[in-house]
Amino acid sequence: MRREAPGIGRATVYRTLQWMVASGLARKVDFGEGRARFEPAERHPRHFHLICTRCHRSSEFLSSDVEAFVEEIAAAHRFAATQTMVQIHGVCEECRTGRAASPIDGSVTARVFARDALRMAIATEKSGREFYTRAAKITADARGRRVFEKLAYEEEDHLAKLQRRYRELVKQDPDLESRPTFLFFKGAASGLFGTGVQELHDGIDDRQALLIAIRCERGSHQFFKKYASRFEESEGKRIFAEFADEEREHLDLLVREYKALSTRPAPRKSSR
Amino acid sequence: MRREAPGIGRATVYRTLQWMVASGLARKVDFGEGRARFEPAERHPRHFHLICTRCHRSSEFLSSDVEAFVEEIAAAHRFAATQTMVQIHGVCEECRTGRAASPIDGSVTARVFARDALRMAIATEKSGREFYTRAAKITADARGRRVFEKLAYEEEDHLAKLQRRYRELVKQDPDLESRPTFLFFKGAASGLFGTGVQELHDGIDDRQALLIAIRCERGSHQFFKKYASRFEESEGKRIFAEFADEEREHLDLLVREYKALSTRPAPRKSSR
DNA sequence: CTACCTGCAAATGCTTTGCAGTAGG
DNA sequence: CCTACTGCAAAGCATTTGCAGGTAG
Repeated sequence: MRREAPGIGRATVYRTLQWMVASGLARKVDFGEGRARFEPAERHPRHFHLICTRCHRSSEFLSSDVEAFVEEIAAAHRFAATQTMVQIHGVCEECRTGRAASPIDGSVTARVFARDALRMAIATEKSGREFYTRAAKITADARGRRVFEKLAYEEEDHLAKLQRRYRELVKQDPDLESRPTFLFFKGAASGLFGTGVQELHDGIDDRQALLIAIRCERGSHQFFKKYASRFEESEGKRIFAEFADEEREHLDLLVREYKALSTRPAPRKSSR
Repeated sequence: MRREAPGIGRATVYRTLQWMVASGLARKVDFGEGRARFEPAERHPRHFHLICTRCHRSSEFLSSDVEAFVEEIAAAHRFAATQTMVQIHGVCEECRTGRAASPIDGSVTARVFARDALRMAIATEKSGREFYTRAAKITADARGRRVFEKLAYEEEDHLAKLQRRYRELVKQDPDLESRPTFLFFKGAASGLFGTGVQELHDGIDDRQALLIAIRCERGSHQFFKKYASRFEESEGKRIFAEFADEEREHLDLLVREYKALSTRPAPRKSSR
């Protein structure tokens, strides 16, 4: 402000910042320097910081894994958490190597977010495909097999779509793929269908496979829905929301199928 | 200070605190209230806080999972991290329910820490036992089988010792088991031998099983050694250090065995 | 004309510093 | 007598508040 409008007084700046925080436009962050910093509150409500002690700039990241841990920890201490902050203090690459990283503005952040949302969706889709392919193989009942095959095909189809979308996104920004991860989701990716795939190992019956599939799809749907709800309107948010819807459709199909299986006179262990 | 020695001035207090931080006796923590707080720097160098916004008290916890994530994130951003802080702000159980939790002093913290170190060791020991039992079953070569059986037996033996030690610890403090977790290690517990157990599923040969065992024991040894190094002298630290040593012995045995296997004329796929 | 907003200056609260006095070896 | 430490008071710093003026509808 001092540079662009020297007439503006401190008090006005502080008052405006207070108002911006109160109205949700900005967020106050404290890096322990004895003064406050403010950042735009757009996008993700919970995010974490990497803070360079040399150049005093900070970059953000988001991690469903860390969030999950924080929830676990709060639950273990019977603590009603309202806000979580994670700060990693250190020296950034630029300050260490001297060479300037590619600049980051709002549009880049939006694209990086979309990229990571797509990566997350693709990873889930892949393990979903593996799950259904495997399930189709070990299913004895013909109707159940057809359902799993259909779902495996759909996952394959969605996967191709997502990958196309990913490629188009990368085309817009050649540096996109080399930019650091913004959204970490390792645990989520392996946790949704990953555990399901493992459970398929031991020869189980169709009904159990269906139940595992339902659990996986429900988990996946809820995860993406929850994540989608946390963001402001953006490409990334849309990716999450669309993906949540697709999982929802699969879930409905599976539930219908499970009901059908329950009413049908079950063919007892037809070919195990 | 005002209560216990009213003559002491602010400046002396601040100067002493500065000196304590500089000499490593205390640690400065900032909960974003516009002033600093100080805590004893004993025990763990990296720990995280649960901060009650109602009563302004804070409790600590430690999580190898969060630490691992932080390392991953820092690596992805090519960021040289020096310090990490995790703060969960919210309302503690006591403030929500009104009922006082059992009081916490230094000796309690030490016991809770020892309890969690033992839990961690026990969990690792259990999955180690599972690993070696399974490995012994699927090993074709007689000598290799004996090695795995011996190790399975040793894990069983250590496990019994650890459990005895755990029971003795609990005897000292009846509330001990109900106290909230201080040391979170979910990922570590399933990550060390857990992945090894999974890899044993698909029929593999003895040499591979041995290599997996070596990888697991080395990971486990390094993990406990690293953790042990982070703490001040305490029961918990001793548990970590002793456990690291045991894993080290197993590791040496496995490596010797692997070398022996490599020099012997390997019996080609004896009974697969 | 009436809200509301603005800048100035002063105040607040935590923390640090300058300086003179003091205790201990 | 010298060194190191202490308390007091004052200064610094980020932030907030009181107040008098100004501006837009």
